[in-house]
Amino acid sequence: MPRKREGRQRIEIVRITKQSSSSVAFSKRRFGIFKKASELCTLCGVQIAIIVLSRNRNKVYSFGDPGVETIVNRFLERSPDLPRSRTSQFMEHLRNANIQELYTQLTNMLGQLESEKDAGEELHKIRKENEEKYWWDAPIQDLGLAELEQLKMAMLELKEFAQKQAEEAFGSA
Amino acid sequence: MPRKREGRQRIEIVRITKQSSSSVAFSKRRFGIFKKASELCTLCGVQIAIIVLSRNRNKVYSFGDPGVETIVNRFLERSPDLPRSRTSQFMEHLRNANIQELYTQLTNMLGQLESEKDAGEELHKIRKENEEKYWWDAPIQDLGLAELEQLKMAMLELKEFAQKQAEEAFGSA
DNA sequence: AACTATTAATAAAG
DNA sequence: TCTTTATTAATAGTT
Repeated sequence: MPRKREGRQRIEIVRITKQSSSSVAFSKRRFGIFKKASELCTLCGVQIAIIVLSRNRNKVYSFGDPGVETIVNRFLERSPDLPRSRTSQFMEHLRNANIQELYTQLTNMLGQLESEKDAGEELHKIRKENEEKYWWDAPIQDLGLAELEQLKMAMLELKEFAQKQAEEAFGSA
Repeated sequence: MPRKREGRQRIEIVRITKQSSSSVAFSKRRFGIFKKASELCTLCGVQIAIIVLSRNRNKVYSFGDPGVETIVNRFLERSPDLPRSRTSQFMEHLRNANIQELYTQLTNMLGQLESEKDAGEELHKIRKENEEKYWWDAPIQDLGLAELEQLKMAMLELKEFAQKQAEEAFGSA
């Protein structure tokens, strides 16, 4: 009795080199995962976001119930079930503090950033004596060089963030 | 010959009301999806991020190859094949600009934020005349009230971001 | 958590 | 890319 046609074969989980086979497997399995995800949402009342970047990172496929951005935003806020992290302590600090005071303080920090950088690495030693404080409460003099560098990078992030927020608020500026 | 035990049964895709059954199904299927995702990453060389929020939104389960945040960030930057968005123009501007100049400028903007807020909504009208410029290049006087508000919010984000970056760089500060 | 009968997913071919 | 098999893989119900 001749086997009619080949059916499913076992495959090893290694990169599929042949381009056409890889594309076919990608389509089928992507669909399969999205389907499983939607079933899980319905069965258990949970929320799922899935983001898939194609091999060349030039295509994005996504699934989200109720929507990718909603879930992603919650994710980025950190898991609330973790023991209160230093980050959430910090956020609480922000919420409680007088905002005016906070950014007057920050503006001062920023103003001093460049000159402090020249002082060099030795600033690091000072930090040891201030471990009781959170570093964001410490005066700029107590910050290490790397933290100052991070602050500088953060400046760049800031403008990006502000621009994105403004676009959302206004449509296109 | 008596059937030994019940095997798998067909189920309808509707909410599982019984709490214990729902939890079991959630565990099994969550694992199944993550496994499928990791297989797809290997087989096709793609990148996948999955975020699952429990029914009460109090737990977060995630899968990410190479890492959830990496992929999420790329997702939030919008698909790069779109016609160059204002955001990416802005990022390019940042890369090309003299950093010192940029944040001197930004520091000035921040210093003027409070007083400008008092000027009120009429600032919005001015923006129309400056549509040639990107708003981040416009002097602070040309920004609308809502943009100033966004900038203020961004100040808060800045400190969070800087703190997170510093934690990553130093372990725990 | 482990077992197994059964359904569901899918590799290969048309 | 869509459909059809033949088979492997996932999992519902039970212990």
